[in-house]
Amino acid sequence: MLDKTYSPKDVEPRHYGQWEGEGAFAANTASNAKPYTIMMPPPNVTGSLHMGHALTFTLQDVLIRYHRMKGMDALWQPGTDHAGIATQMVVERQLEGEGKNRHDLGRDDFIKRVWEWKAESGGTITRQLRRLGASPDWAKERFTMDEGLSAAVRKVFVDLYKKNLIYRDKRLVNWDPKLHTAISDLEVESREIKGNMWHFRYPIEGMAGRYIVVATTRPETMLGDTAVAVHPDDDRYKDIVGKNVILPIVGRKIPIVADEYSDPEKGTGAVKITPAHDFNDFEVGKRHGLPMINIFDLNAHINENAPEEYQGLDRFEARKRIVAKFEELELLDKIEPHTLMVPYGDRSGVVIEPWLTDQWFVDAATLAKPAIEAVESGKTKFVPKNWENTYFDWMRNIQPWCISRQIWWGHQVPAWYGPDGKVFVEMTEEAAQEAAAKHYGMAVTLTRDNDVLDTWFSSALWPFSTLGWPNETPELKRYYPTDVLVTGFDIIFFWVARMMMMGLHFMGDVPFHTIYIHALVRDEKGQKMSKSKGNIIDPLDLIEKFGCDALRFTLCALAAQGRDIKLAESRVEGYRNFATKLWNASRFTEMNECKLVPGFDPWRVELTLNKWILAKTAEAGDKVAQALDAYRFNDAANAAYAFVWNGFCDWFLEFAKPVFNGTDDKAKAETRATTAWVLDQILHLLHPFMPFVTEELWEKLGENRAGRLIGARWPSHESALAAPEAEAEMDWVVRLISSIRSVRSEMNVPPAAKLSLLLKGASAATKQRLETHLPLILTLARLDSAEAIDADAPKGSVQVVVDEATAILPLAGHIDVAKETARLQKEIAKLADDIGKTEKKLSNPAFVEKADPDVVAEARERMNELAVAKGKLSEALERLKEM
RNA sequence: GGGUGAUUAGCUCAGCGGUAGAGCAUCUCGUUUACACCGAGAGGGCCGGGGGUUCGAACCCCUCAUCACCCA
Repeated sequence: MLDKTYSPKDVEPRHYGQWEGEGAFAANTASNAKPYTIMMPPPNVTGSLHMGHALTFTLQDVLIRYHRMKGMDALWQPGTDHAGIATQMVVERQLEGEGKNRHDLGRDDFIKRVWEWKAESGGTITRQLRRLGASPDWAKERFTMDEGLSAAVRKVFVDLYKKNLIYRDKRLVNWDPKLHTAISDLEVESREIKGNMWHFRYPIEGMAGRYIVVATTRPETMLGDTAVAVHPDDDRYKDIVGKNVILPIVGRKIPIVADEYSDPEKGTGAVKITPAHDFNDFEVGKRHGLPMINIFDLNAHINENAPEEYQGLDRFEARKRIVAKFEELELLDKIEPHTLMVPYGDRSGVVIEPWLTDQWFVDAATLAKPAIEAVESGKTKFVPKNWENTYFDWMRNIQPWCISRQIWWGHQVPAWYGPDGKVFVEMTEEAAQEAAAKHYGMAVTLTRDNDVLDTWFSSALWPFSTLGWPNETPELKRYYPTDVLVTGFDIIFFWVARMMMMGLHFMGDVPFHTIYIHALVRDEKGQKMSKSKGNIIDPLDLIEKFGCDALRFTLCALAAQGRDIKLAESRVEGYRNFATKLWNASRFTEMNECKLVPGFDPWRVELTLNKWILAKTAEAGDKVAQALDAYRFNDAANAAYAFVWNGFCDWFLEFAKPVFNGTDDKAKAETRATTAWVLDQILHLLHPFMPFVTEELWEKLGENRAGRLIGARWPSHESALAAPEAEAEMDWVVRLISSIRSVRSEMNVPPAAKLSLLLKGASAATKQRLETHLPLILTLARLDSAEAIDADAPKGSVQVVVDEATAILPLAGHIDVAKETARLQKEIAKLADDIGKTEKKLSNPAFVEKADPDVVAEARERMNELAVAKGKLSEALERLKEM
């Protein structure tokens, strides 16, 4: 016997342990089944489960469980990434606690410390994934710093280098002055800051008293100015283009150049050009062959290229001094408040400095071409489709990808330098030595490049490196390309685009056919969850409180395409109630001895009631499957919810009660068997969403089952169980009962009062239905009798129209004439309104002529039905007046 | 400044050419032995404004407004 209440806390860990122990999550490379593969976006090894994870991994798990149940060889490939900067920061903080820094340890010992940290604390996120019920093939778990994946990284680097798709260059990069490393454009976050626009007067050489006014948001960079630019068509400055200005403070002579970058509408129309410290100025500088003067060191302090009195100053201190100096020199024209976007490092939180350094770059533009084509041609599809635009926009304007980082934790660049600086890029040091020996004609000492690669460089290889590439493993052959990538839009650039590029280049095929982009989870007010706002909802708290199934079901039910998810705890509570409902319904079937009958054949069922619920079950299964096939998780969850709660519990089980309590043993047996079978189907349908409660019920309700629900087959009956006649019949019963209940409630008839029903004007078929389902109708409508009559309604009765018939409830004594009159008048008015609308439509010749004939016929039919109903209600009203 | 999306019941959202829907919340009733984490019933909407296309628009097109996000 099932316990009175369902307790997720006891059940969930037990089933998870059993599934994992039995290998229920494992793919089977040797099987004949069609493979179905999802690459899990590897969470950071430093990470812990947040709501975004909970959503993405729930959706992936639903897909994997569903396809596994469909008999496919499902591989959900798990793993974590080494999160270069984040992880290094964690370990450095640890060292800081010991009063040390990484330089005290040295590179090798520091790396050792990171591995130690990983062994101890790196498993948090994967443990939490288990708590969420995720079912990836844990035996295949990978880490981006694993030996195999590292070899893949080296091979990719070497291959791309040798094809000139990776190169070393001196360019402006986003420099993080706190972390002392370059970071990629994507790791820079623009924040709107209220600052100033400073207008400086630069004196023009040889034109005493004449100045050109330039506006800047960053006064300190003037120390590195190498030109002033004006628009070529700007008449104000035509006469001075080609002349020089004398850069104040510095005293350098710099030219006034004409360049379209300068916007005549903005500010004074003249801009200072600092090619070494601004991306736009860098381009201008290149066009005009300007010198690039770097004025910052790696801390963004002023360096030796600036006048001595400013050297060593922090950039913000330098700004103050420079502005003060301009004022002193009477060259400060004005200061205007100005709102601007300032780049911040997303890890360090400090202002990022465009800085000129030597870095490694990937020629992303070349690699992007096939990746763009693959989406254009539909080889890879985005769901929802509109994300393709985001992808195209970025890919078509893609910049060289800076992949080197000046940190220690990560894949060290496989490049070695000879004594003269000549670079040798090879898989191993030995190979580099060999190449160097060949080049120099003798053995030389090589120095390895200190930089490591961007973490995303290794994650870009994830779809094939995890499968064993560059080795030609059976897994690689079988599971690549994968089926679907499930991820948030925030990493389309970081990760999706780069996997597309690398996959196409190294595997010659797209890494996945479908990219499902889901929404962001926000709080109930629609705000992004963040630590600083303190509005974070911890998924583990919700699991603790309501059970994992409830959280999973909530996330699915809210995961509508193209819309963010606003999560309120009350929703989770509601779906916890749903799990409880399922549990209680199961208890009810158990108490009524509804046992699965071996060999039960749903096609042979005789009772209308049973035919009806079987047809509804098949319909619900199809709806759920179709919705999942279209990545419409909310539709799938809602279809299952509505069927189970409204269809099965509210109606079918209520209908079954009179049968179970009745005396017809044959009907009882068939209904019990049907009930058990339908509930079993329900457990299948809900399993991808609510794996725990369904597995528990499957175990408790079945006897001697082979296997477990996780490995059971997804039901597929399609139209085989369709029973339109049974559905029409039962739908009528539902309508009749609902009408009676409604009228009872409106007339304030006490629930305990049993009434007699008279059905006037019923067709032969309806009379038959009434007789067939009499016990149900009596019980659920709380009647003590019901019969068809031909005579008029007795005085003092309430009447309600159900299809062609009028249901009459003699209520003398109970009835409030005024109230009943009002009710009928309201009904009639509503019908009259509908009739008016339909009539108008039908009397329009253009409608009858041009509209689809089916639509016209439908309107006519509706018109008749409305008119009949109105007639009956008017009659009822007349009779009421006679009283 | 460019782009994308949103605007439908008090709230959160489905619906995306042919009779306006769900969940939650609200109100009324209920000790019917599965379930009060429940049951029955009810109320509640110029589908953001304005134009247009169409026999017909919440839905398609244009425009305006407001909000959100992404990219400069």
